[in-house]
Amino acid sequence: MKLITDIYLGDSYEQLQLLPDCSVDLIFTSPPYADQRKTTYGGVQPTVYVEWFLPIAAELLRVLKPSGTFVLNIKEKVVNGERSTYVLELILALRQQGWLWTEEFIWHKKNCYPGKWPNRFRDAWERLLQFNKQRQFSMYQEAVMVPMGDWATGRLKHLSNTDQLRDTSRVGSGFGKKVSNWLTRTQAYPTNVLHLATECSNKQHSAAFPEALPEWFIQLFTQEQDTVLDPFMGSGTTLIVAHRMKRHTIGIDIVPEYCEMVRKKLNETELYLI
Amino acid sequence: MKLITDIYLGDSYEQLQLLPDCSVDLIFTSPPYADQRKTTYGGVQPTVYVEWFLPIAAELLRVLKPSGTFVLNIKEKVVNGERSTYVLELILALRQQGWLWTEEFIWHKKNCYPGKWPNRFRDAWERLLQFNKQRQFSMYQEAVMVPMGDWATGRLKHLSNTDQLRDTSRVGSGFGKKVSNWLTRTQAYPTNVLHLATECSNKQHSAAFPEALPEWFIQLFTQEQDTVLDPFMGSGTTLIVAHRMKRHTIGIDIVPEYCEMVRKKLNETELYLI
DNA sequence: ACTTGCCGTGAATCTGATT
DNA sequence: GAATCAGATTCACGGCAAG
Repeated sequence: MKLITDIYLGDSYEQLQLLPDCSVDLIFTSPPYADQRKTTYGGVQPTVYVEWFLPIAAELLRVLKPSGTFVLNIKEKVVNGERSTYVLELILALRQQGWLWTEEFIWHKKNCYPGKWPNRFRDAWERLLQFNKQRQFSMYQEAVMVPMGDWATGRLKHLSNTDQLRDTSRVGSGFGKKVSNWLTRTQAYPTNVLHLATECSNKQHSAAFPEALPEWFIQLFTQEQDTVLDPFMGSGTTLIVAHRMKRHTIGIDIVPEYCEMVRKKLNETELYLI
Repeated sequence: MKLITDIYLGDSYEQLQLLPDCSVDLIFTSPPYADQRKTTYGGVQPTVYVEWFLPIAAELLRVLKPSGTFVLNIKEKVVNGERSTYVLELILALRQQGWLWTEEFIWHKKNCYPGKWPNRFRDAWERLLQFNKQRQFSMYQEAVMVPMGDWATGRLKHLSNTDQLRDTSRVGSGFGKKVSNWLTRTQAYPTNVLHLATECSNKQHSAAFPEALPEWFIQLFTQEQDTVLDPFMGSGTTLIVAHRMKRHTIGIDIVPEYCEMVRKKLNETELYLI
């Protein structure tokens, strides 16, 4: 089956209106952070950030399927020695708008930008805010399981007396319940902290995040043939990864060069896959 | 020189009023989270949490030196499938009160509580919110950079082979990046992400956080003979560590048993030092 | 002193039953 | 009914003891 890849050139709010209701399974995006990237996006001021974002979020709410998920990668910058509060205000405002603030994942940037400041350390993490329309949403946890820790090899191979006894003797939290479930277990569920390095390879167009970041969330929240939307496409990392993972993709960006570049990259991927 | 250790039994708000203005260099505390610790602290409801905390914060603002720092360890729990928003509201309210929200550190809990749920992963991080009275505050970065190998021996260094594997394999299909040298870099230049396990086993008294947590912030924000305050002392981890590090300490708790226990522990430390 | 292996337990969260 | 409770599910670190 052919994968659809739609790239819209233009303002996010306007272009989103072209999309039908309840048609997207996952929105994964990293919007321009306040007061950053002045040259390309005109630099949204922190003071008007929420006001600027809310109409867009309303459209996102409309196009997202009831079972879908919206993941927002964002981090407030330091202004005048203080962390800006626009992200906090945005979360509260989105809830007012009808979104459920389901979870906040932490992206730990393992090789964050080096440097030293007089009263501040290097910023090594970003927020990945998860919003949903409903308390029930699609989530494919098995797709992102990780190997168990080293401890498991020893402990599970040779279950001690206590581990087996706890099944009956201990009440409450513990390891002993349903020991049989564990014997064959080699993988564990991940946590809400993601350890990923930032990509520093492609200097041409610095992506906001490494491919592994959207990849993880696409694995978690979608299946093949689902639709992934990035309303602030930029260099198109989300789209390229999603397309490679056999998801339909929709991208929006106001910069013609980005749209053209992503189209070209997707074509290359297409050829590569064949 | 003799180190002063004051322990006040009683309500935080009331006891704080006994302290003079601008007399504390560092406030490091972990207040009862909303809806937690019901048996010992009565369980403050999320809806009234900000209201409850603000008068205490006003006193903290008064007793803190202009160059001092306030570090608040907190994390919102899940209510009805959503993260509570009272922490976000608290940050905004504290700024209204005059605090500067200088930084947000992340404590990555390496051994977080196990569990599996249909639409959520395990919660593996907590917030460490840094507030200040002024944009200029005391910070001794060298203290946590240089002697890091000393205080962190065996704590941060350990990273198993499987741990390295997990970070890359969790994203599957081969384009995960191999990064295994981040720990050594972390030790050379700290970031705002702290990797620590909770100390939960084989301890007489379970503390809310590991000793390494207050230790790191005490190193960073104070010098010997400075004064450290914990208005929600609990089992006294902050005080014991601070005292061991030759800081004057002030602790407040409403539970008589805790006050008595911490006094006893501090005496033991005293003897040990001699 | 250094490694190896055993094992206790934690600011969890959801579901369904019971006051 | 709303509010509370009990039950089930689930990892991984770090302290000890032993080699």
